[in-house]
Amino acid sequence: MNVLNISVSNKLYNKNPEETDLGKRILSKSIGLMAEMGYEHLTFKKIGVALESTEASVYRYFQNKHQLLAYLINWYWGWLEVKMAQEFMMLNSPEEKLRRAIQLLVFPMDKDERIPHINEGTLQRLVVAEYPKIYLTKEVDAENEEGYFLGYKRICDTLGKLALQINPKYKYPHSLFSTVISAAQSQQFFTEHLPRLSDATSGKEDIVDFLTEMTLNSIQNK
Amino acid sequence: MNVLNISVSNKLYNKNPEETDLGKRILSKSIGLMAEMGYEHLTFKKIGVALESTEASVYRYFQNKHQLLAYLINWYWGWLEVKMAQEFMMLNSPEEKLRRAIQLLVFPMDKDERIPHINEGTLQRLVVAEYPKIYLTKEVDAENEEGYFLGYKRICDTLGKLALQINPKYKYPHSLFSTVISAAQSQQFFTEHLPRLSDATSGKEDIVDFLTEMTLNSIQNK
DNA sequence: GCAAAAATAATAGTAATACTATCGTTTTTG
DNA sequence: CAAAAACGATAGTATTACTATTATTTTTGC
Repeated sequence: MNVLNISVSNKLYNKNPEETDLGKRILSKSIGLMAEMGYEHLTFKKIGVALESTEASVYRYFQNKHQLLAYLINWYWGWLEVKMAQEFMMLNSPEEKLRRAIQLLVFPMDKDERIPHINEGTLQRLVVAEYPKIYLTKEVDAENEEGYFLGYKRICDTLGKLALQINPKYKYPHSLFSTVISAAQSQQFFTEHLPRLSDATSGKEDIVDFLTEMTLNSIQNK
Repeated sequence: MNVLNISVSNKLYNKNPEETDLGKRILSKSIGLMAEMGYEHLTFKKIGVALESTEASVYRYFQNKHQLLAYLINWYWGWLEVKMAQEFMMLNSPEEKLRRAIQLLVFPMDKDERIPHINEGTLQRLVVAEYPKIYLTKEVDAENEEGYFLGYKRICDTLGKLALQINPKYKYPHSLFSTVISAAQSQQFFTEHLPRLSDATSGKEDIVDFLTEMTLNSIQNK
């Protein structure tokens, strides 16, 4: 059993992968393979082979590749929420907390030794490259009811409440943070692959600075 | 021949669909089918059947479904660029132009009678639902060189230059408008499917207001 | 108005994918 | 230690994403 467990809705798996050794190996290997070859090119067959196990065994844990991706991304948001809560304890003003939250969204995180089967850095790269694929489908409404997007929503709510502490009259806290979180991912992707869509030259610091300015200027509204 | 032709890189098709009757019918039907059933569920077989033609005929125009989507999305950005240029002629200040640009991104557009084979409203819904899928792939760098993302980049550049007219010292014009354009799409999607991720209650006006505030506050920077 | 060229329709076929099902063996657990 | 659960091995199916071939229709240049 892990010292730290990130909870993910039980609609996101067939059989809880955190409960068995094979399950954890599936998570670990899936993150690596998906980050390396991309969601489209990954198959359960390949995961099975890489684990020296079988396709059928992977299907015992996840109904399909889409559910696996949704699991991993929800795990990431859950984990980020834990990190934010930890960090916020040390900080006193909502503005400091928002600044720190944006850094956590952009900078790669340190390895947490309590969770040896998850490589957080690789998982973060995976989220940057794949996260809109979990909601941009025709099944979004059904999956929303199953809790596929709870992690994302909870982080938006948390940050939105900090914004309201700074300016209780701010009208768009949810829109702002779904935009900021989304931009945190896409600016990382653009900096690497489509640089004409960003202005980040010195890397992640620029992204953090851009997002922080945009966030605080929006909330304070002149 | 059309009165108005939107130009799209010739790397985005096998055979130019604007040049033949079947080609235009493929565009028209693809937009409808993809908007209705979603990118993942669409196949060239289904397009062929819907046209009372064949799968092989569709392959003569597009190498695969991904290229077809990239074509349609580039067509959309090209067309939006034309619309913006038209509208900007009537407007005098960069701020007015930016306000109008944001409206064009969010509100459905009127049917242009010069282009009978494209349903702009349906195409816009398609872009909202599918656009990040053209760059979130492992082939992004190769496709970038083929000009798959030129339409998007050009709009970002144009709007970025308007921002610099308002404040020549603004540091992040490209990041800001890739974020705003992306948010214009995703806020529409969230309002409909994941309402906890937005604050839009009275519909598209709220989205426009949120984006306009965010944009102008960012550019003016206190 | 006709021959050549181009475009299309019809059909077949292949490799890969996304599963589902069955069954024997190993491991866990009460 | 018996029952249950998990796992590995294997097989099989429907669909997808193409490629190839050939016959027919349409277009075009002279």
